[in-house]
Amino acid sequence: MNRPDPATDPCSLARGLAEVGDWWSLMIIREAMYGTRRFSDFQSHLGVARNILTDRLNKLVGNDILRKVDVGERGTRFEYRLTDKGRDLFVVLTALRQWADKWVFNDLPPLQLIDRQNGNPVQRVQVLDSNGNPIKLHQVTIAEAFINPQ
Amino acid sequence: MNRPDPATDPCSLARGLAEVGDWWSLMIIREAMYGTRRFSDFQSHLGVARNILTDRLNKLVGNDILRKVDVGERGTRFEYRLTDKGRDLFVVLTALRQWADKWVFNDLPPLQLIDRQNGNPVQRVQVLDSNGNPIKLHQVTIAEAFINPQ
DNA sequence: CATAAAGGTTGCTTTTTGCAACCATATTGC
DNA sequence: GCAATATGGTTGCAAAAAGCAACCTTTATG
Repeated sequence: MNRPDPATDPCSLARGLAEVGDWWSLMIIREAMYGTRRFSDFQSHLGVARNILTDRLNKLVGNDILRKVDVGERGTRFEYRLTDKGRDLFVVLTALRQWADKWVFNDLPPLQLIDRQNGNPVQRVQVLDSNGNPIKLHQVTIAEAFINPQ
Repeated sequence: MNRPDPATDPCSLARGLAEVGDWWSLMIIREAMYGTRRFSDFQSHLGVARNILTDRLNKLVGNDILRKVDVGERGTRFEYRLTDKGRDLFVVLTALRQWADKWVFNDLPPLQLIDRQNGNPVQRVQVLDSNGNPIKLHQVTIAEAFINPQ
């Protein structure tokens, strides 16, 4: 997690990756989305080394993806909770999950993401053009955004 | 990129991450989506160390995300091209790109993904429920998939 | 008052990166 | 036809990151 300087790279993807693009950060975010909030729970569920967990939690808090909340049981008990920014990664993780469902598990994943209300699986995430039609990689291009003067 | 054994973890997300969840792999895939195909072009565009590039390209080929094609200019000239599996990561990278557009660049990204046909930006990627309505993290749950006997 | 739990930190070892040099094959320039 | 250059690597070594176990501090708990 290194080359393009996160401070100067104009590519959003690179910037995004700089914040969440490593194994443990993403596993921590996944775990947080499952409801985990405590240091020791992240540690035992993920099996991550404690110093690495400390490091990643601090970075995620620093990037405003998690918030460290003192759940003051009269002192030092903390929770790490997703911020709106963190929760908004849901679509990213869902897209990756669905990709692996399809390509790694051949559409027969052991676990499935379902709507609590009716038990139905969610739809596959797609990229849509401005008319709402699915659009493919070769149909898009990357362009400098128009910057409004002032 | 280490803990949950990729061979046994039932979580698609973990399996997906095991294949593409590291900085260089993702940057290589991004670069491939921009049209880069040659070893030396990946190297110069990304600034990645050559041994690391070799390693990642081999892993991506091993995971069927890239295909190594001998573009036999009478010998040793190769191209690394996205497979369908690799191309299908478009939605994942787009979701992450849009996340960073919003949260890192505050909706004013320097670069934008646009539809070649009409120059319009693509829509924001969303998770939709079975009725086509946007669904949020707290509205879903993860469940063991029903496995059909036989 | 001793024991344990939560949330870390520290020191050390192992693994992974990054960097530069080197190498083989094939083409190009003269 | 021979030197120079490009492509696509490999190798060796140094630096950085990760993993592991032990330790520490503050609050509960028995």
